[in-house]
Amino acid sequence: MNDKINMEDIARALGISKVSVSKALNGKEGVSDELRTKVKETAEAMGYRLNNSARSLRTDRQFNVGILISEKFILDKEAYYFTVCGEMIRRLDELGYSGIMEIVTYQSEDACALPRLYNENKVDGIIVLGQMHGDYLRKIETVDVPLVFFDFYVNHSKTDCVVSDNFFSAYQLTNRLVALGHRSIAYVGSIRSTSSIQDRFLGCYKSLIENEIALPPAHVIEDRDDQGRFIPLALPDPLPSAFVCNCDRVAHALINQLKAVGIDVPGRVSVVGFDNSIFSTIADPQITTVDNNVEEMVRTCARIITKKIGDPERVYGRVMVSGTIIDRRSAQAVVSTNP
Amino acid sequence: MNDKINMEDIARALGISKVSVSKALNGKEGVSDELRTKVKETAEAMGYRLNNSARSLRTDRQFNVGILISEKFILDKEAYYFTVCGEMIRRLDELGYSGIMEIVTYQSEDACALPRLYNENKVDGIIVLGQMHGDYLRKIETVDVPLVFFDFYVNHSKTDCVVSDNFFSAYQLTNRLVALGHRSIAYVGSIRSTSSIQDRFLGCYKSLIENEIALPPAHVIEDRDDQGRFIPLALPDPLPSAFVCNCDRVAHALINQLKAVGIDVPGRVSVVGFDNSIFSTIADPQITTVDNNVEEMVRTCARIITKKIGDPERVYGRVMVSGTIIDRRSAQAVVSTNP
DNA sequence: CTGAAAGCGCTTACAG
DNA sequence: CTGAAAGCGCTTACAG
Repeated sequence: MNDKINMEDIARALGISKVSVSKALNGKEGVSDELRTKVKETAEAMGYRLNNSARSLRTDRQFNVGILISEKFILDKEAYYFTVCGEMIRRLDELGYSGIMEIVTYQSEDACALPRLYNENKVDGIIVLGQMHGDYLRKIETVDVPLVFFDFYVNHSKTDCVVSDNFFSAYQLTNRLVALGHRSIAYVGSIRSTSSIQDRFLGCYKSLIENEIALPPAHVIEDRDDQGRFIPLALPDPLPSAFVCNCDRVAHALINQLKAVGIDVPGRVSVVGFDNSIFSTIADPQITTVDNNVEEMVRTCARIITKKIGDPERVYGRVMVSGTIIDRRSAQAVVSTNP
Repeated sequence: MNDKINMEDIARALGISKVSVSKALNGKEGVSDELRTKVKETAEAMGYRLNNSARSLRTDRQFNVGILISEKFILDKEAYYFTVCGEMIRRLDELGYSGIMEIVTYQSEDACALPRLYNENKVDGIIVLGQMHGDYLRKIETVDVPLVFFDFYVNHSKTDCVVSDNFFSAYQLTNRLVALGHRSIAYVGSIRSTSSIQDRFLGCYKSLIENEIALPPAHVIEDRDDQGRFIPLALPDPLPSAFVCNCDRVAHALINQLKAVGIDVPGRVSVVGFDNSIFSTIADPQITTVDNNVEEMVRTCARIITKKIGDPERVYGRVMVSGTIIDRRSAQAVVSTNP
């Protein structure tokens, strides 16, 4: 636009130099309060807008953060990571950054192709939302801007990440069942499938060990195949009095499966889930679950990436955010076996 | 980074000028095929990445499109516009643009404050996702970059927009109910709240008029307050035999409200919704609804904004995308009133 | 087909 | 407290 005005225009209008304008507008030292105020007012009045490209070219800072989401997470219409991404962008905004999301297509992920926003130097840092192929992650770790993984971690990788404290949450959730009198507890989830499922299992197992509760093999129940597709659940016989499910979705499916064979939940069997997702509230009974405090995770992640942009040497490691147990009706005190 | 390489470096390595490098890399004329190939190979080998800021400063084009979402649409965890935004970003990417989403806070919307991505000249064009305050929209129409409204329009405004053909879809949906024998039909939605709600109402009303079905005032039911927050629904007495809801979410709430007072859906009352959202499938019974063909709307919108960036004089007006009725179990033939 | 020069709008040393 | 000068990495118009 030819009528776009720049710092030079403001300087001319005020009879000063553009250096002073720059300092005044950016809160830098070296300009009197009086002049600063006048510059700001004039800028406002003239409708001045910062040229971010010019600043970026000079400072090598874009004030943009890239957010990567694998296409595989968004097949689903109500993709969870879109919501997370929205939250993230809002938090980044509060810290003075714009968020630029990019979908990593299957093709790019397979080819380990770096995202456009990196190839075109549009961002000062990158957040990866959700686990991706190991090869792709190894490639993305070669970027020369700060990087944070969100909601997953990679063994042996030094990249900072923000994850929910699955282990501890599962431990507490299982303790809750024990406190309710349960002594026969099964875990539902394919423990080699993802780090979350595995960590939640281990937290559950810790509680069982501490409480001297046996865990027969039949009490670890597969819920999905190699491709991550859900499979029918093999219910142990005899039934345990409680199930710890690795996610609400499976807890919901389990409740329906139990109800279908006439088993009352929570009357005869208690079921708890994870994630506080929509499945926990559409189930009947509503499911006692763990809220992962995604908001807190997002806030933490936004803070970390911006700090790292300011000081790339900073290392945060694996940052854990605690979950909160949400008590609902699907878990109750164990019923006496002697009526 | 001090080891970041630029066009000059490539030029030096090849013993040519950076002008030729620029032309070769950008597919511009004035360089032999042979040299072009060599330049591209060298750039690749040296790990060259375009400095978008430098290009932008020179060309006044960022290859970024801003996407604005009002905070009021995202209170909800499963916010629909996040999904749309994700789709939009993917389409923009195919066209060579990055999408930068920005949440417009209540505060900014009230204050009619232009978004950061515009104030800092980060984008070549702006898409507004979903209706916002009239004052805010009037303000946003003053921007000096191409602008497209998505999923709503403003009366008397000349801004291009992409909308679903709400009027016609609602008309067809209501016709469907009439064909099922319904003669007492209510509409659920605050008709002054958004243009979608209003147009869906009018389409519904057109069908009622054509079929000589009366619409008493109690048959137009408010579902949200001035702030867009949902409110309890005032059910008419006597009940109509069918409800046309302005969205699945409200249809879902209505079904639950009806069930809570012992009214069978669809046995006694039919309910239809709009949007084919998750609420239409988690409801019991699943909801007959309209799929707005959001994917097509998004594709169209991405195409329009990028075309307009290339040629700001282009005018598209109100672009309508047709919806498709999805038949499910919540709407059935009216039951005989004489048992 | 190739390249020297100018300039986009800032910010950062530096000098006064 | 204030400003003149240099330069970030590109692209464009122009000259050869």
